[in-house]
Amino acid sequence: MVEAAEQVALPRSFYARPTVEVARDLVGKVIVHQVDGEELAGRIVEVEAYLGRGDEAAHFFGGMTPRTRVIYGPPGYAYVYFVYGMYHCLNFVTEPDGEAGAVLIRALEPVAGVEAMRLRRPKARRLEDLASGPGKLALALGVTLDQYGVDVTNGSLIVRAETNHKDFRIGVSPRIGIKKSADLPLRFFVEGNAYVSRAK
DNA sequence: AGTTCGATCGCCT
DNA sequence: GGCGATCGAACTG
Repeated sequence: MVEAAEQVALPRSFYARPTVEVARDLVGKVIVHQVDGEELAGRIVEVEAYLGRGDEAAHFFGGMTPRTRVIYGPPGYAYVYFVYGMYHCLNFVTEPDGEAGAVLIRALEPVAGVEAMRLRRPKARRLEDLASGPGKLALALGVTLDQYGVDVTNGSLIVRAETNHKDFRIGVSPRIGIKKSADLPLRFFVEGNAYVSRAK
């Protein structure tokens, strides 16, 4: 019998497309992580695209390194990195095998396992702050380097296709916290959503 | 081998 | 709005 999560996970073909398209289409989808016997889930309300060509802000600008090797492989896998000595950030690999590209997940609206997520984020007082940033959501979901390179079309960390929120507007803006290629409109978010890391 | 600095967060003023 | 925490990856020599 197939796991329920596998039946609804976005297929690899979803990720095997231009990064900007994948980024836009990920908004509104639901990430589900099975950890320590619990199901933690959140609706994606904010993402950023990082491109393979001409994007100086991307970690993989200038070529492959040991850290970024997964980005050059087949799509539909997790790219997780560690920053500022304390936070992890979750990305999904895009583009066909051999091409670089990734989408950074920047904010989630908690959907399931909220109490467990609160335990993982004791400093978050308000529900809106539980996963309203890339470092926060990785902590809340229990994503660490253990998830580096895992298949997100099949397994304990997946993206679910369906969502109850069908109607929403997608806002576009420059990406946050970067200095190079800073003007490119590669951030996509649910307009007016309280769980986004920044209003606009 | 040493140094720099980051796709962040939260606390301080 | 400013800054300190904290550490590995990547780059320099």
